[in-house]
Amino acid sequence: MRQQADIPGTADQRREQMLRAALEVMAERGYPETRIADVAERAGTSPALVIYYFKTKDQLLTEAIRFAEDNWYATGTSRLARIATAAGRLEELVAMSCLPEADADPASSWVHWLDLWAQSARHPEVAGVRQKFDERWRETISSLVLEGQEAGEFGPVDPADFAVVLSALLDGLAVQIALGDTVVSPGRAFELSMRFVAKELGFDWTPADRKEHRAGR
Amino acid sequence: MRQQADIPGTADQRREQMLRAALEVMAERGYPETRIADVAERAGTSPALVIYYFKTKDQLLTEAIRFAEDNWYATGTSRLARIATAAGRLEELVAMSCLPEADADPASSWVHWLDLWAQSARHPEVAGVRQKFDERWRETISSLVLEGQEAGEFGPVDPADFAVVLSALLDGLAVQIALGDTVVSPGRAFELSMRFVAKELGFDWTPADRKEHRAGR
DNA sequence: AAAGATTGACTGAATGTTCAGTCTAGAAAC
DNA sequence: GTTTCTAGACTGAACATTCAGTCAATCTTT
Repeated sequence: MRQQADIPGTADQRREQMLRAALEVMAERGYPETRIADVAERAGTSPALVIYYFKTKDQLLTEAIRFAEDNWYATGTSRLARIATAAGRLEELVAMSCLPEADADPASSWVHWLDLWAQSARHPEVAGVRQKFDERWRETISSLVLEGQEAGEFGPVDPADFAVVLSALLDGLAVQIALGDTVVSPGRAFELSMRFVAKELGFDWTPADRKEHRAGR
Repeated sequence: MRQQADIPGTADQRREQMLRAALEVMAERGYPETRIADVAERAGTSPALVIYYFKTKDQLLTEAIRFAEDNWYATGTSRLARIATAAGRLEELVAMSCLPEADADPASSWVHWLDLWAQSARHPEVAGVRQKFDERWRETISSLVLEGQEAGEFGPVDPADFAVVLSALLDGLAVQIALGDTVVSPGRAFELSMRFVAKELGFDWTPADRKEHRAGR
């Protein structure tokens, strides 16, 4: 019978399989402690094959991070696109970074941010990924604000300033959530963020019962 | 038995020297990449001696982190104590976490936070240090708010909520500053934070020229 | 259509390096 | 003269990367 990797084995599938495996291991062990052997085992192959696909360990890990960020952002924006009001989209955006998702995608785990930041401090390659990602994120926020202002939903604030502040706030809360801070639960983080957003942009918001439809994990 | 009590403290000096060396190396290479040999070299001794003082590498690094946090917090609060108004103290607190200090203390480098967080995700020992530190920090903020409210300087807000939000905001901005984000300079971070604080607590604040008195040295 | 040639995917067994921690013994302090 | 402090040499394990091929397909040539 077919052993582990029965998949046709086309190169792209293999790569992705390895990237996912790498993300899983990274979430567990942290970026610098991730061993090629772990990734190989998780992907059901040998260390040699991992190196065969990604010339070096660093390349594997950097690519994995980029892969994760792109995925997260892509599913995020596609979800936003389905929401009618700017306020609703903003709420979804806040939820995305505060409330745990049910989909088990390891790529969306908060601890990845912590590793991403720590690695960015030393590795220019990773730093580039992060910078681009942050710019994209702030850009998303500020254009959302702009849309809301044009639609008359939001009051006048500087969209760029608001984007910097909100993204920083969400990052800071994400740290607490990622580390399981006893005081800052996801729900509380979400509510505090939304209170801030509503106050700053001048629209009404009351804690709805959105908690339930995203439990899990 | 070892008593460092009757020794003038050469042992303690050695320890501290090593802790400082460890912090320097950690800032450069990151927590998990810090080698005992590096620390020894930086401290002008041998790897064996480092192990002699700190049984293991982990112990050395954990202790170094605690040392840094305690120092940072101590010098911070002592500086706060010299300021008369609650608003002024709050401003100093914000400055502490946004504006670069001239004192060359490597312990106060922002990248340490990034490492601290990343390590906390995996190592309970480090997580404990961080949790305690964060609680202390939020406690500092919320009691500062309370003082200001009692003095009539601040409007009514929930001090605990405010502390969570402000500390998260400052953390998030610290990430950008630590990583040298092109969009979020220390000055801008400070100004945005203070605008948030003033608006939230209801007092007037205009960007003074505080930049200058924390330059050289 | 069979025999060979070519290539991409893959592997197990080295190889070589890097390090945390140990050992031994000498120097200094008391 | 015993205890504390210090360093140089060493050990053993962990680990990234290399190497020398195997295997199974597609493509060529006849």
